[in-house]
Amino acid sequence: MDPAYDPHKVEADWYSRWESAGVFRPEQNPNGPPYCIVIPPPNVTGSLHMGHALNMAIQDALIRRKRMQGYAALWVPGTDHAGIATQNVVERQLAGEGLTRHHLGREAFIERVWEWKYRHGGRISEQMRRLGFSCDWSRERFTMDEGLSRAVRTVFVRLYEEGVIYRGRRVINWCPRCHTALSDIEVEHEDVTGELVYIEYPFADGEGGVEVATTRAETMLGDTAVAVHPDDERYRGLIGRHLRLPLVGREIPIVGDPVVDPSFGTGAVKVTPAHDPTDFEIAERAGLPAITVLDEEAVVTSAGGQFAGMDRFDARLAVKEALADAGALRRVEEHRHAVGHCYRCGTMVEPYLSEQWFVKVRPLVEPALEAVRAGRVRFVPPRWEKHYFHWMENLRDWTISRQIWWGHRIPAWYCDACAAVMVALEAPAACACGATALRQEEDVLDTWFSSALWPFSTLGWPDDTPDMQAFYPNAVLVTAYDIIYFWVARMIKMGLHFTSDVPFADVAIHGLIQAPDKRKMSKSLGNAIDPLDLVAEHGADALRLSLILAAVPGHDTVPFQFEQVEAARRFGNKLWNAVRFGLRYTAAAGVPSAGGYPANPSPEERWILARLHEVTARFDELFEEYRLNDAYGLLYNFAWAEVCDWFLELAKAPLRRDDPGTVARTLGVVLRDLLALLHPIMPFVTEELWSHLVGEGFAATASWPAPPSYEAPAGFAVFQEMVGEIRRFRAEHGLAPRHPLQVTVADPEGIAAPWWQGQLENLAAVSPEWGTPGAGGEGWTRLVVGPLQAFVSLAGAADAATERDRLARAIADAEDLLAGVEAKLANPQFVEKAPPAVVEKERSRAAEVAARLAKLRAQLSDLE
RNA sequence: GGGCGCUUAGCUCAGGUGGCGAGAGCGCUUCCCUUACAAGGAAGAGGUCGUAGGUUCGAGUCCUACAGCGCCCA
Repeated sequence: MDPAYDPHKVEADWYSRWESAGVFRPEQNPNGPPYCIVIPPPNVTGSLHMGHALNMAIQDALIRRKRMQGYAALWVPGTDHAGIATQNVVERQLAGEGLTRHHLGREAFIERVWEWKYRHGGRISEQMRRLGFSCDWSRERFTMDEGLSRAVRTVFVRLYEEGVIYRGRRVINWCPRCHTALSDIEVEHEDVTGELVYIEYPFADGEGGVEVATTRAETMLGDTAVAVHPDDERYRGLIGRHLRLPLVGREIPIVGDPVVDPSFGTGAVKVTPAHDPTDFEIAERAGLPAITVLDEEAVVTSAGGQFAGMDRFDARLAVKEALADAGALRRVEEHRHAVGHCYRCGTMVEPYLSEQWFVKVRPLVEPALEAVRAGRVRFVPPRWEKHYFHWMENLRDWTISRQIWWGHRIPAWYCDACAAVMVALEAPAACACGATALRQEEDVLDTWFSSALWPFSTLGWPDDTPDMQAFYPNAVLVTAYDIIYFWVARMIKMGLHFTSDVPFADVAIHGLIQAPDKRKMSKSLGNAIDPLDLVAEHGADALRLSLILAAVPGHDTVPFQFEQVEAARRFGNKLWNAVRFGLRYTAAAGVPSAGGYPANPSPEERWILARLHEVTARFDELFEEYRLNDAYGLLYNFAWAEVCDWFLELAKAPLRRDDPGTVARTLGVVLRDLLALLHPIMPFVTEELWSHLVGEGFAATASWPAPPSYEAPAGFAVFQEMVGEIRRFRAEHGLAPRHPLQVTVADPEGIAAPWWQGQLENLAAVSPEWGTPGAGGEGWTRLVVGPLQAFVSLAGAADAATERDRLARAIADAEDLLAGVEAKLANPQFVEKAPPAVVEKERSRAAEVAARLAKLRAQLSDLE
């Protein structure tokens, strides 16, 4: 083995070996209970970012551990077709050739997108392999696959037949750049400083008028009314009168409607039914017409008169100017408000009246709420349930049609002869009226419509496949909180509706990666870090471990620091060298792949074996609660601070002896179990080390460690403290670490055991005599370790003045501590009300500190 | 406007159900190239736990208010 850990060498070929051995397939454990995770499908246009790396590192840890525990563990990988994003990518490519999709026509364009998908769509899968994620690639899925498309059509047809899907003319969110409708959650709101424009609308019949306020002046061209609150004293008398719309000249009524907020602006609002969802509703109630004044490019239509042909922003300026000229512009105020932008391209969204397909959410919501309330779906951490409830309870119908080409084309056909609409799995041959000239709906479905089915469509639904039977419901969905609405909620709704079961039992929520500059990491902010760069520098294992350690469940952000990845790589090096050391002794001992714990371990071995048992048990508890950061933090510290810093050093003395006993075996099983426990998060290096240490099978398929319990030797902590005291004594006197010291240890309570002698020589470089040194304190000082005292000869070691300073500091520390503890014990309330165990602890601590203090004081006076 | 999260060592952060003599990584100081590892070891310095109240025998931990930062929704 190389003397240093090189992640590149280690990570070079394990993946293909695992894959070709079929390790990632659930068939690996054919008789194990099923455990399934489906990946939240990444966007096919995307490449792996830090968020994916974290999200998938969690999933891989869960899957690998379950696999080692004997489950038929299945992690289904795949991507979604990302309708708008992918179409945008290919359209940009076409634009480079001076073409638009319309030059190609629908069929050729879709051909082109598929071509793009075959050429570039596999990138993220390759990156996932590089990171070591153990998905079953034989079950990889894509939302546009034939099977998944059939699932989409099946769901659409059934919901249509149930009246849950309907077609309607509504004001929806429109992206003028992507030329498509968007659902409410695809609009990102951003606070901007805009302006509130006050306009005077004169009465059609006489003096005066009504002042209205708007942030979008250009929409006044499409006003068909002014609305006021029916109880508003200022305007109540005006309802029913008419106003003359400036610039346009149209006569419009004043109507009363309770949605109007009397405290906003002037309390009178202009009503533009074609360009505002609330206004559209007012118009429906009042029977007002809707006039479209902005087209799908957000350009003023001919209905806008003199402004026709102007872009919406130019029109805004021009309208204001014209209003000012006409004397109708009263004033302009600065105004902060939230403006919606397209989540795919950032363009300002325009409310737009159009014919769209919708999912009526009400019928789906109640069962989905109930499933969470009843605990059939459990959020971890639970506080996210509140978000889920809040969102679900305030849902508006979901706009599912998109005016793009790449996606699942809506399975609806129109008959030109009789205007019938047919919704079916396959194209109907003819209309009921006999006509055969049928047109399929041009629109496609929201990509998220297909990802809502992902937990079961990937397993073969609507067919009752063996995978459906075995792996549905899934065990858990792992996702960042920002996607609860996009995925989790819709998956639960669709899962319950179509499979009569929840799609997964747990929803494990993690945070979003925060860049070192403390902002959200994103490409557009320019602070994104490519995880593959980090892998190139420090290895996938280091990246994975560092992300897991940084991700605290329940926190919104996962703070990323380069130093963490470096530290994780150094941890890999530590493990590497621990195993390298162990191999010098354990190879002959032959560590089995499981079991093999020694029956008669030495005291030092019993200590580490006891710790191994405790740590493993605690690790499993934490892991089961999805507290992976705490679980792996525990292992990290155990491996470094206990196994390496203490046990490896303790092992050296016996290993040098002629009869080392079972220490090599203990070292072997401890290292082996450590490798197994760490494998789910550091698969490569642990697999490599396993091959050296165990030499048979894979760590990836090893059985999960269940080390037996041992009783640690009494007084081990006192021994450690003794070692520490002696080392500290040398450091404080400026002596070299192995500077010879003459030591006599008094052990009135008989805590020390025979094994101490050799280990004190080994770790503290002293060979103490046992007993009390000659009468008087002349030439000696002492270290107080619990009830033990180590008398150290000052001759040739330290000068009395330095030692007096050292003792004075130790005395001062002990005095402070004792004062605090005694103050507590002097309080009768404390003694009476605190749990007896706590009081007892304080009492023994007081006794211990007082005893130490007495000895230290005696020592100081001896020296004076 | 409503909701959520955060504020702990120089930096980045841990600290489930209150008992802490407050931890980690990085950085810093001193000593050590001791045949696993200098990507290391040993020893150490460094904190009135955002502010003000409250509950409690006891608050970093629970409650209230406030301040600052961030996010979500309207």
